[in-house]
Amino acid sequence: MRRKKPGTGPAAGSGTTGNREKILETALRLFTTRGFFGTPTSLISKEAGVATGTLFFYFPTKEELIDTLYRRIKGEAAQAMCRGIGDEMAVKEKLRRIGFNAVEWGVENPEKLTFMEQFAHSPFVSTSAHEEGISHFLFLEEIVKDGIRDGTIRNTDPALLLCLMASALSGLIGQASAVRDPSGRGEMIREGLEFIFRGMMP
Amino acid sequence: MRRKKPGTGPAAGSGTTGNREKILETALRLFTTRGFFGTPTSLISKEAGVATGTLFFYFPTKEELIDTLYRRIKGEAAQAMCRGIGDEMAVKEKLRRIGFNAVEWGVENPEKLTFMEQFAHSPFVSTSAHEEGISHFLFLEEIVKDGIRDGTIRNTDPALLLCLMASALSGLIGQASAVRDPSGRGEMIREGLEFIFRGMMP
Amino acid sequence: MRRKKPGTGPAAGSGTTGNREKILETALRLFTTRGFFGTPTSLISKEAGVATGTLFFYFPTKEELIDTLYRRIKGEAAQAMCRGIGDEMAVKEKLRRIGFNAVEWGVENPEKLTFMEQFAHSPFVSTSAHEEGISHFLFLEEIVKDGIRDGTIRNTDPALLLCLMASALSGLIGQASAVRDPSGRGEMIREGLEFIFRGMMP
Amino acid sequence: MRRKKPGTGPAAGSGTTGNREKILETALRLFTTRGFFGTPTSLISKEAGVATGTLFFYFPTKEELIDTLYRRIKGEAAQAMCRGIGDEMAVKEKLRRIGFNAVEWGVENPEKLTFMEQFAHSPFVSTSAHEEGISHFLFLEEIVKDGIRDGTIRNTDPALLLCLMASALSGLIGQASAVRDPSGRGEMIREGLEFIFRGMMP
DNA sequence: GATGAATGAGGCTTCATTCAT
DNA sequence: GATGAATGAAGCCTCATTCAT
Repeated sequence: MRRKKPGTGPAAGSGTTGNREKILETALRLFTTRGFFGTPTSLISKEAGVATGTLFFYFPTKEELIDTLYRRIKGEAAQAMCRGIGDEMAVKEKLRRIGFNAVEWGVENPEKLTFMEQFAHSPFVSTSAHEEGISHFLFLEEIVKDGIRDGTIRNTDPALLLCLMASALSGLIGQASAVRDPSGRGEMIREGLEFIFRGMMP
Repeated sequence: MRRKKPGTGPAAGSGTTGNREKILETALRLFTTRGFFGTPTSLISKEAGVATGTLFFYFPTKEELIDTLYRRIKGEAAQAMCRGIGDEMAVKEKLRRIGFNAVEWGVENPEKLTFMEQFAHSPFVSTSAHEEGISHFLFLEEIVKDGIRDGTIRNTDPALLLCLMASALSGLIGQASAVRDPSGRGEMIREGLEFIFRGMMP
Repeated sequence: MRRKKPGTGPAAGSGTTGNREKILETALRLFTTRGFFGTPTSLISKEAGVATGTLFFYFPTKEELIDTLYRRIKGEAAQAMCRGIGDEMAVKEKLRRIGFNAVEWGVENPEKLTFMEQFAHSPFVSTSAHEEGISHFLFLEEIVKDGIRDGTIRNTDPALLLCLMASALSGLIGQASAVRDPSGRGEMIREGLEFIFRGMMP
Repeated sequence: MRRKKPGTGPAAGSGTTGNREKILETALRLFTTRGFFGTPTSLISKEAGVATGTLFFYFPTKEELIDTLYRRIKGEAAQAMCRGIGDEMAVKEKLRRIGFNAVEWGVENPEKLTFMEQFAHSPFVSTSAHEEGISHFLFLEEIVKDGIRDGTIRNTDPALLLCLMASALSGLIGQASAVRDPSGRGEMIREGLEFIFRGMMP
């Protein structure tokens, strides 16, 4: 019934742009500010500067889009936390480093952090993506267990300890992000980590 | 002569006015499981066993409904935390009591807790409701300040301390809820609170 | 995010109209002229004079709409074919009557006939609707078997006979409908039925 | 320096130009199974193993593609029906031969038959293609007229006779195709043609 | 107070078609 | 000739809200 017309072809000046990336960046920003259902795909494509169809060319579903984002960010976060960790380091040292890494990454990537927290238990993210995400953080449990074995950490359920540490870190990042003055922020981070380590030690 | 018969009047056995409450209960359950955009008002009214129009009679807007829920639950939570607190008690004692109260309430009201956490920063809840919610917890800051003054608590930014405590409590509740055995759960709660108090003490 | 507005309520002068019926009528007309995919639900509702949402209030799916139509028309057709048939009649008489009934109904309900033919093997109509439709015509097989038993009909696979009869009738209706002059049409019908009965007799 | 590499040129082992044919074959299969609107051009090109653009190189429009298919198949069918017909043959003999040819072709080319029936009255096929298709079958009318003149065929409207014959043949093919056993099928075909010829004779 | 049919903007997704490479 | 990313109108369906009864 329709009679010719659609498909204007590649946008006039579209050059060699990374449309896929533009979409992911835009989606991250919008999802964190407005939530999953709060951000229409049409808004994402508009703000990314592409046509509606383009979004669905790269991500067949809105869910697929958020999934990709989730996997990517979770992996990035895990990698950031490991920075500078060596096998030879003492447990205490490792934890301190991880704590700093976590806070630093969180403060510098507030959108990504919010995204992770917001969709950590979300049904919009596929189970497989969730599992993949969790797997990246399994190494933490090993460290805690090592700590308990060598007496650096109070003998307690490692899962509980990890969970308390994670929640406290998340709270700390939130507070620290609100402080714009670098030295003040540094001080706050030190205090926050102190809180956490005292809680874990014997 | 008329063919249709809309408005059959009050449902036969509808009591006198459980409707408002039924709607609130149902909304709580659905909002926590499916999110704000994920739960149509039509679903709420259906599951509550009332007509679509009835919901809008009590709550002119979906936002108004969630607002009411938020205010009510936040107030309830604050009240629960204060249970058994007396002016004469020592700061340490107060905090211990508050901690227990919080965990107990959270474990026993998982839906309400989830709701609070989920909509704590949500744009669907009005600013005024958020402010009202916060006001209920201001008394905590006073207690922490008292503790710092009398040396019970390490001298640190009270806001940070409060935030760390809150996040850790939230994490603890999550873990504790997963334990079905009462004595195991009790042990876990004790350990979790220990973590928090060690973190705060000098 | 949206802030009030939708739902103008029942259309000002909508009286007590049978919207459901209007939708079904319109859908029949459009489906036969333009096919299933060729008729947007938006067109149906527009031509029926209702809002898009109204259509989906009565028929949750486009498929459900066509299904309802199919069941209804198939039943109507079956009933029309039986008109005036009595148990005491001879097979020959029954068949003649059925033939006339079929052609008459087909000529007078061209849209419904087209619809039936068009969607007889269509995947858009549910299997259950197809089965229901077939069940209405099972009585024909009995008549043919009776005819074979008593020698009125040539001893041949009844299914084949039925199928040939049905196809020929369908062709006949098509030709007859094109003739506007009643007596010419009558003559044609008589000839067409003659064709069919000669083919079946021993 | 460029990042993307669209248009990799002819696929490595793509022969010289089976593409046009591959597209036609695939389109036939898909159109008959899924209908016109039910088969996206993207699916056709994918299943044919060519790029989306390639399809539009050969057929500027989806309509043009179906048109080509229609003309080709209709011509093929007409040719098949004439096989073995000679001017010297008697009308009766000609008709018998045509009947056999038709059934044989239909049974052996179910997809093409379905296609023809499905799009015989379809608006997606251009009027000119329809006219061309009809013209191929005009010779049939002559044969029937000859038969009426020489008394082989009952004196009846030739158009009606043709139409009845065509519909019955179509029904017969459907039934016969369902029979897998060759001798059983042969028997059925004989009976079906018998039905048709009895109907036509004086 | 209660009902539920009616509304229509808006959401997600599909798809014929184009064109730079 | 061939490729496939890009386009955007259009399709199906959802849902907050209204109002006559």
